Amino acid sequence: MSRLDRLSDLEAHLRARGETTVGSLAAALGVSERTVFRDLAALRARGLVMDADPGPGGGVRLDRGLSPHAVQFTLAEVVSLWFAARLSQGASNLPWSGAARTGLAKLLGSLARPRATELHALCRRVIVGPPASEPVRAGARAPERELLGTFERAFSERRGLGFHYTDQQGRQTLRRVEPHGLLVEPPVWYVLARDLDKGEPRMFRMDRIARARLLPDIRFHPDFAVIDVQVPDRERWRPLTAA
Amino acid sequence: MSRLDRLSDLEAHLRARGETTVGSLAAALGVSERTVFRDLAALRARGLVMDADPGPGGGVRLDRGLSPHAVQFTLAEVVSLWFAARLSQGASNLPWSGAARTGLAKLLGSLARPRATELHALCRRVIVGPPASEPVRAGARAPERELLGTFERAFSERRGLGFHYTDQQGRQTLRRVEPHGLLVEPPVWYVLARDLDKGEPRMFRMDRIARARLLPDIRFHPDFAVIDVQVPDRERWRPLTAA
DNA sequence: AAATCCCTGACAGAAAGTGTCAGGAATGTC
DNA sequence: GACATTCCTGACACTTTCTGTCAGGGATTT
Repeated sequence: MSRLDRLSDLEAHLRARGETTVGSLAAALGVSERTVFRDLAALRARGLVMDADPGPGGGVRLDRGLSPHAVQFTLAEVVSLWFAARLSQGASNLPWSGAARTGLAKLLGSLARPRATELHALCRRVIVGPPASEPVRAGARAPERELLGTFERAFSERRGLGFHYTDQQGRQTLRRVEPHGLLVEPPVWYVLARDLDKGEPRMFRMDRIARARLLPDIRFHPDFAVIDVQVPDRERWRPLTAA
Repeated sequence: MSRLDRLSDLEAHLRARGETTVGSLAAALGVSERTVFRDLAALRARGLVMDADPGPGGGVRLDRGLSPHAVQFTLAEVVSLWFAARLSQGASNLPWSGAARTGLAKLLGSLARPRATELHALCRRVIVGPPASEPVRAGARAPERELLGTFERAFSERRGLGFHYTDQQGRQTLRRVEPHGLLVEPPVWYVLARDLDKGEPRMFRMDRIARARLLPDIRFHPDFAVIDVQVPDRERWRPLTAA
């Protein structure tokens, strides 16, 4: 019997019986008491809550009801957590980064299938780069939540976007784009997109975008390839290609 | 990462993504493909049903709905997520920060009551400051996970700590401290603690600490006050006081 | 005081896990 | 048909982890 099986067996024993001593558990599982203690520690590390009373009449008891009620997260919540972990992982090497990864994986797994794939696609479209340089950073504002929600919808529904853009020279133009991803160089945000009128991939700074709205008549290919880079090279960024 | 953790991580990955190749899973988990196959076999043995298609475009896919599923986070996972959100919130203004807060609240809510308070206490002991200055940053390493685990235990069990410390002049001394909190100035970590022999509060850089272990005979007052600052002023840091 | 029970540390031998290499079978592409 | 891709298994040396034993501490009840 492998350790893995024994652990679930131990958990089953704890759930079944109200309270037992480590000695009886050891006998039931066919291992030494020391090993049972180690296994109990492993179960505790995995989140099981249990009380343990010393002395005669004491024993180990699983705290039922404190066990996992499923948590339902909204899409935005998962995105934000995912994003925070990703960002902080890039910014500094965190000690708990391994746990962050597994936690995020669980977070993704907790979502229902269609939302999970949707979210996964969205996550892979957000690229976190190094912080922006000082001159760029100056005067930049964080993107409005509303604007970001529009992009979110454009991604998940695969629809085109129209907006007013003010370029570096202050010229204002009307753009129609196919949004492919977001690039974050804190605190500056860029939209990676294909300009539908010029037919070329472009980067748009989000704080220069105004009045964004979905284009009802333009839809992308249902499953085109997705960017798969960690830290982008701004010169060599390549647009998505339809599958 | 133990095999146990990796298996649940693998399961979460399978639940999150629709279909993946063994190669990408191996990369995500940091192990060889052979090991992934072994882990997949273990999950199948535990009752998970999955389809596997050979050939280009193929992959492994979990047959959902065939196994009970509850999201259960470990303490370390919640800490890391909380911490990541906190850190990234301080570093740059995130667009989804509101959602991050509510998501974290749910995360905390998913934990059992006693663990939630324990976690809350632990979280409040970690202070995230501005990044370290260049001279300090140079040569600093991130703290080992093992060392951090020792501090985690010292906090939650309220026990004293002993370690070897190398100060700025290179002198090595043996210290006995009462750890009060952690200060993070990425990527440098400090331990805020009271030196039990000198009777004064001190800051210890974590990369200069070696051979840390719990002092079995020293325990703190069961509920002493907790630091409650966001960004510390290094000059005016005050030690915890017993309640 | 004594007994019972939970819990931890240390250590050596035992067991399991892991990567590398080799190879087989099914599927899709050119 | 040749080739690439992908799932999957076996074998073997090497490494890591696990396990039992021993020792001891602390809490609780009798």
